[in-house]
Amino acid sequence: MPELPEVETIVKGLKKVLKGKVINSLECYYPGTIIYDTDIEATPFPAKVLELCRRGKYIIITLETDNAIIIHLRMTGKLVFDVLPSEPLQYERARIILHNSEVLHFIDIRTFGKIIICKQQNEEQYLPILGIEPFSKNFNANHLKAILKGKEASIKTVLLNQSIIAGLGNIYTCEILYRAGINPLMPAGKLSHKEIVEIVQQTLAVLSEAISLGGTSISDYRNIDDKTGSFQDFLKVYQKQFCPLGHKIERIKQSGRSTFFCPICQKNKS
DNA sequence: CAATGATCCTGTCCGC
DNA sequence: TGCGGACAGGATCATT
Repeated sequence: MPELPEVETIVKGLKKVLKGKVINSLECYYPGTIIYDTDIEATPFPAKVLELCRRGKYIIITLETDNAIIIHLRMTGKLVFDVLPSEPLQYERARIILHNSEVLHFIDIRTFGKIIICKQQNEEQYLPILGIEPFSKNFNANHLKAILKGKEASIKTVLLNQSIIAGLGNIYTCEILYRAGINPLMPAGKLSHKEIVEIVQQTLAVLSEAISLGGTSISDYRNIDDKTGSFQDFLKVYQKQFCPLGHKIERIKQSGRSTFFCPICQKNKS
């Protein structure tokens, strides 16, 4: 479900309610949702929250105790901040309980999401290799050109690959390629300099707009106040019948995922 | 190596 | 109304 703008929105919200607060306990209601690092002490709580950040689609919560909590929401996970009810809610897989009966519900219909608690020094082993952050200063045309060089996979597949660029998912890759006017089937290594410049610019534009609108809520995504984002109102191709110019949108499969694109506006062919 | 497919789950939607 | 199949913001692992 959530891609970079949604995770970024969630982290912003979490900072307001978690930073400096004390976590009293974690509760797990679905086996496997919470993963404990083998180096974690028997009673890691209470522990004060030092800092929160996003890396790709991962949420990382740094605790004062040299431990960290890593959260990945996968497809349907959401975090909802509330005051403590006693019974688990529907689809609530885990819960982070704070000091003054405040609670963060981890709600996840499809149960793919995970909460990991580990030693900060072990963080790396719980995170996959993640590529460049779109908002880092290295994310520019020359650098991207070097990354894409020689790649025969389609540009859509490459943009989705978290080990190459961290944070893009199916919605935003479709939207970026539409705005850049690039056919998603185009081999990544064959793009011109101008096309790569366009991808960089449109990636930053789309992600920034989406963040400023609180993300995209197609079905499950909500921020920590359980409110929807509004970027779905500005999608141009994802799950659309027609592009803004009235052309028929085509839907194909790439790496097992649906790609939506306009064959007229995104003309450069493989 | 890179590229595909199955898999982890539950819910929704569409066609028959 | 009911049922089967396809599909869903993701990522991993096995296979080819």
